[in-house]
Amino acid sequence: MQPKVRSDDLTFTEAARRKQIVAAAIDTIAEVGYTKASFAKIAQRAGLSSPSLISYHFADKDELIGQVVAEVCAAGGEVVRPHADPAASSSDTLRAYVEGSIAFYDTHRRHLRALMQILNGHPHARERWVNAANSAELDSIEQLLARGQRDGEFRSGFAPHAVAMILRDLLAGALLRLLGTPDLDVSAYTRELVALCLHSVEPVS
Amino acid sequence: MQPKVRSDDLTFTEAARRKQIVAAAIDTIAEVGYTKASFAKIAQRAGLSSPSLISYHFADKDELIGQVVAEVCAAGGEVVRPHADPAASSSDTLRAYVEGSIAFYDTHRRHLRALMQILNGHPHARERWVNAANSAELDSIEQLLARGQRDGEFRSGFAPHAVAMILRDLLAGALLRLLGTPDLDVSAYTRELVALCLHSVEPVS
Amino acid sequence: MQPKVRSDDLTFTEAARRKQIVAAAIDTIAEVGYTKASFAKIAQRAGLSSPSLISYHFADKDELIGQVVAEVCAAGGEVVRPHADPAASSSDTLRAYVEGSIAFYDTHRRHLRALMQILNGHPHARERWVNAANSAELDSIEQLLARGQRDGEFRSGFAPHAVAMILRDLLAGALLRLLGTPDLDVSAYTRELVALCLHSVEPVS
Amino acid sequence: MQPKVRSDDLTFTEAARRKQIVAAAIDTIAEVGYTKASFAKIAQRAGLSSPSLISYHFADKDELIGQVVAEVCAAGGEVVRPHADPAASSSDTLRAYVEGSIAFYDTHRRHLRALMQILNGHPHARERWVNAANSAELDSIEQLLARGQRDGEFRSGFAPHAVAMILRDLLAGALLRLLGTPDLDVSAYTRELVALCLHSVEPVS
DNA sequence: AATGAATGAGTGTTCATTCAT
DNA sequence: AATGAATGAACACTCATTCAT
Repeated sequence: MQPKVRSDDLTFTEAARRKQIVAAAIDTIAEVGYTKASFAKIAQRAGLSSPSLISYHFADKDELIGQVVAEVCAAGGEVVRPHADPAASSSDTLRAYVEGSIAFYDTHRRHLRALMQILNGHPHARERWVNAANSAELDSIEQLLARGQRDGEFRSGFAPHAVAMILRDLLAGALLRLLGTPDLDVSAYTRELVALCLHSVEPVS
Repeated sequence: MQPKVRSDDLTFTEAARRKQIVAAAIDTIAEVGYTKASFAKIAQRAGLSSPSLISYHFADKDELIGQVVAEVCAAGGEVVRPHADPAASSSDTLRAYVEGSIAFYDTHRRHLRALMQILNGHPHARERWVNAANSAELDSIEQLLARGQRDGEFRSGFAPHAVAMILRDLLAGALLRLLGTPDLDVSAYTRELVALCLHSVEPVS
Repeated sequence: MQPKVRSDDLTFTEAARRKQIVAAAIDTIAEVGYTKASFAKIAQRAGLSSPSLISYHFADKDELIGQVVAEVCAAGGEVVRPHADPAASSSDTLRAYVEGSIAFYDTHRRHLRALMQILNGHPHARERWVNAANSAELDSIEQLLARGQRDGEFRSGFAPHAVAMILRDLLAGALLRLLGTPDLDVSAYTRELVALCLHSVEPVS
Repeated sequence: MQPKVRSDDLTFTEAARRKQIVAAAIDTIAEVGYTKASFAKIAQRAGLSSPSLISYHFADKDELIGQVVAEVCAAGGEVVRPHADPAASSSDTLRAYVEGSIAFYDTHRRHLRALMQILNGHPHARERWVNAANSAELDSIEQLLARGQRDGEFRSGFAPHAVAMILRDLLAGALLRLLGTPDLDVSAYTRELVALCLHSVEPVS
């Protein structure tokens, strides 16, 4: 509580310190999990002289974690979501979405591992920070599928909402795989994943 | 380290106590998460007089958690794995495997929530307790897929290993969905999921 | 939170430890004040090996403080309150009440110093622990004064409620004096105080 | 210890800043108590950019608190003390002293609440800052009482010193009452209080 | 004259574990 | 077989104060 009269504009050094701490927090959480990621460990990783320096820059642990989540979401913001380009075919949009997601997961494993740890360790993380984004993403997929059905590009025998969920869950499962299998052949995995997705929605013959 | 080092000669009461404690641990972990599931809370839920009773019956927390994982795996052991009945078609086997898995997840949410919490909270849970089982399951799927391809029942254009992983991950994602969506329409979800799986492997015709 | 399944019956040793800790808390609070009376200092004074032993025996600081207040109130319970003995004259009852209060303050300075520190340092102490007792005491005085007026023993020109408050406040002031003046001539003080009280309520003649 | 050691040559701005800080300290202490009145809270209330500004203007917390006490005492300096006007009767002087004190308490509750908090929270406040003033006040009362006795205006049966103390304590108790009872009927209370004081010292007739 | 950044001791509380009984 | 008592490290967080600028 010491500093901050809350001037919503941050000093240069302040901003830098916060970034540094958030980065160290991401690494620490990714490595030891949310609940074991104490200020002491984070401070040590950041090379700070004392854990209290974190308390100095963040109101409490929740604010720090919130920043971590924000950082991760910012990184994936534009990528992880089907881009509704009317010019592109639904198939291509779907393919781009799946490929983009996996690529993002692949290049941001540390971020996403931290995010998963937070989601599992923090009692209110989901409702507070990611539920909204998830719903939006789900809607985007559903609309994409519905469009594909309307255009006759996708088979009409499935319920867009249920399949959207399944596709989303498929990506969630893929993320788990990626995080748990450091030496995964990502391009092969992606290739088959895309093929599977497309096969599963395309007309039967 | 007062109690048994060997697990062979467990007293009857000893075995009963351990089961009781493991059950309480599952409930507690499912409810509050692995890291917040202290001996105190587990003992309270089990109606024990003191947390030290847990230390008395288990060498340390890791042994208890190991037993919890074992219990959960035992519950799902026979179910969660494609049953290679040579008489059945590959499609039907696959369908049975997927449906069986989801059904098991649905009826054992508490167990699986606990398991997920442990996998996410314990630094070495995966390598120590579940990697082997996962590999075995993965192999079963892969063999099923290969058989289907050999028999011409499945399209031949995919790599059995990669697709096996993806199917496995799809189920992992489904589990996450189930745990996070208490009021999910499970039968609709299952129906679409099975359809998607079959579509994705069947010949293009 | 560690122990206690809350069996409302205390072990012998448990009860002894709690008494010991409460006693050390009283001494510590009396000496350094409520807010500076940390578990560390209390534990040190009680000769405990660690502050956490206090947390082991009391749910939190509030429970400990509550016990301290209870102990002090128990000590003064019967004393500090006018005893409505119908056989005694109102004057004698009043005299006994005032003398008894002062005597109690005198012999329990440490307890009362601790109580005052708590009342001043704890945000909710008054409403939680002593308001009820205070009101009851005030009522007793008021009734005594009213009786004295009815019997013609006291002059009729005062409002019993207001004067009851003033008498109560007079004792509060006396307590402050006693606590602030270790070498006070208590018997002289008491003598004059009683005289003053009686003079102030007796008929003008 | 960067700033002034001497208090003679205070810059104009310096003096203004100190006043501002002292005022904020009074409000803060009155509201949250001495021990919880951190530099951070005081600085925030004063609209300062940083708690360190307080350290800059005051050697340490004690110096600030000393100034707070001085400010409060200055406010009540002339009021709270019987004014030995030889022309007035002792009764009237006494009445004026009591009425004036209560009136002052009533109109300066915030100041006096802060003062009480300090006296109760600071280990050496009394001896360091107020004992002298209290003794002086006590002497004044004692002399007034003695004069009244000499003049035959007061009954001769009491010890001026002891009764002076008691009157002083009565006012202390009244202050506590005032601070603890925001909606007290002050004029009724004062009326009875004055009556009680006069009755208690006047001749029995 | 002022300030943002930093510091390290201190706060109450939780924890898995030990040990004598 | 079981238990109440105890322990000390760890936790997030607050504090008055220092210091370079």
